Amino acid sequence: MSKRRFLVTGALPYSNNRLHVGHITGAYLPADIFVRYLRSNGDDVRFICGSDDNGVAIEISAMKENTTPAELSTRYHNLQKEAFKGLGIHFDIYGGTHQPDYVELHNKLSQDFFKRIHDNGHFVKRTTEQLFDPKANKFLPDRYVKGTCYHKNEQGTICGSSDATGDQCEQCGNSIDPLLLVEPKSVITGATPERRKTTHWYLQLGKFQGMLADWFSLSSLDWRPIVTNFSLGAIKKGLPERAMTRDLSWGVPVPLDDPDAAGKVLYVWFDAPIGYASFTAALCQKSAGNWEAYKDWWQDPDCKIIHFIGEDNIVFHALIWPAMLLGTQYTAEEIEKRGSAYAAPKEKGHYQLPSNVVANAFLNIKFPGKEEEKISKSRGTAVWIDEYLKYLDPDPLRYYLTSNAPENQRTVWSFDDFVTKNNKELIGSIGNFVNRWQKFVTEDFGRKVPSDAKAGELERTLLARVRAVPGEVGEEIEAMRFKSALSKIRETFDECNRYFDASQPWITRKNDLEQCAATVNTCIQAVRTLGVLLEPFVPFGADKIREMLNLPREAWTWPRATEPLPVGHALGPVPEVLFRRIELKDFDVSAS
RNA sequence: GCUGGCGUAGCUCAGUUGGUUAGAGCAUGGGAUUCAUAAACCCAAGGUCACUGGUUCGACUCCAGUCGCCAGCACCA
Repeated sequence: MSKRRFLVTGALPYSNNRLHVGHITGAYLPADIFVRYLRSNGDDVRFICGSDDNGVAIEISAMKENTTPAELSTRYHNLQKEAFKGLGIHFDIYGGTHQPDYVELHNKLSQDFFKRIHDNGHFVKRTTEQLFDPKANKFLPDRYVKGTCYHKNEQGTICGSSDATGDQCEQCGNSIDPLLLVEPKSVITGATPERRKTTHWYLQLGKFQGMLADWFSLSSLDWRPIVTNFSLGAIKKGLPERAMTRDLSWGVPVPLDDPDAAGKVLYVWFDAPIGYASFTAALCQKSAGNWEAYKDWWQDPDCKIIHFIGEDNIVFHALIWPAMLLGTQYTAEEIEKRGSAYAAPKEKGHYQLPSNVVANAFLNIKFPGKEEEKISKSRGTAVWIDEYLKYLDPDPLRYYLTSNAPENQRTVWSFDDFVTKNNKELIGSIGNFVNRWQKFVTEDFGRKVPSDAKAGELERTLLARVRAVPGEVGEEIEAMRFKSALSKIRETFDECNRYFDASQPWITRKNDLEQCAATVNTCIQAVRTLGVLLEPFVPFGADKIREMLNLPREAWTWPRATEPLPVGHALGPVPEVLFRRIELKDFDVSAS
């Protein structure tokens, strides 16, 4: 089989906060599992991520912390990078849209994108009135205005809630036009905003919807329903135009000669996904001295591009980003002429659309004695990765977040459940099976793979079963069903434990050492296979298994997982425990 | 309000084109065992698959409606 090529991306984390378990289970862990599997399988893959450093929210966060956007974003960029590293999530490159080493290339690519889409006639320039904070010298996006709600209820009385923000009134539930708010105030400075005219460039998304719908019908059959339902629903409603520029100083400058473009930057969601490409370019520059080689990944019909994201990013990755990519290829007239027929570019020179956009739903959280609630940074209802890693190992978290992943619908993090899954499944089933025959192989067989001369029906049945699992698990992973993949592995460990109990080596060791040898041999063969399969999910524990089996890394691959270990092969030393027990009190649960 | 999603054992979740007695783990009760991080193994109990109606030889699975919960509703990311 020739090597397949994949470019896998993890959603760019916004660099104004630390990472919590919701981020990890939403995008990065499934992406890492997928990438580790592909690597193990021998495929050619690049794993791209980095921080999203632009946008108004970072500018305002910096203002509140009395620092600069550059300092703030770099600080969080580094914290996030450390958190990923601690969890064993290894990107080929971790860039940043405004980090010193990446910003130049990122700005260039983003501006090229914008110009091409502009020259292809997909923007409409439009002037509107927006609220402006004269003290902060800033236009105010929705959330940064508060005021009194102007909505009338059925009885004709005014809602009058003084807590309405520029996008929604919590009290009456209606959405708000910030220009109509009574007594508006800037959230940043408290100043009374004034109306000012401003000009922006609006991407005509509606023009792309036929082509996007066609693309969906061709490509999205095996995508997750939360992605396709959302996207097709939005297309059906009609895609509205969206401004792709902002009145800000922090970001990618708008690359037009137009005086109206002066002092404006690209909308953060315009340049963020381009970060995937610009970081790929940075990687190519680093590894081969040729940044333009990023096209070998992005414009190659044989390379599959796969985006892993949280559900809040679906609209950007499944609709706007593909529209942008199409906008670089076709002029507005060409799209008019082609109608809705989508065809992937067959040769290099044009961007390929993503092969899959893999989204997870949200992870809610339940603290002991409290109701289930959303993970919230501001309320402190989160489990932060850097905090977690101070006390506990990465594998239990990876295990729990995968086995309880919100693949199709929202799920709940519970501390009890985390502890139980670790102690009963990860340790009780998996760790236990790797551990429970160590005494025999050490005391009776000198830590060498013993003879399987007396292997019988039980042994053959078990190994046949075990050796079928890599194919099954691989299929599940390729279908993005990580939860199911992991549970297949765990079920196989359960079968191994049943086999061990049925074989009773602790008895045969006293009266039939040959039989005992066959049992231990079978256990070793099973662990040799299953250990490889564990690697994408719990890489730290899997590596301990590999060392215990005394196997080099090149033998630790998916295709070689079913290779038997020869009789007489010397094992490594007895491993320290693979996974440690966890008690609920190990957790500092007083998060709020 | 509009749009979409969800509602399966005490708990957390599966259920892949509608088809024989609806699954797993945990928790519970009983048994058996000792190699193992008091782990593993066997058995039992536990669900009118939110409710109502429809389509069908047959529906948890398709359709309609009702109730409940959640999300999005655009220049926030």
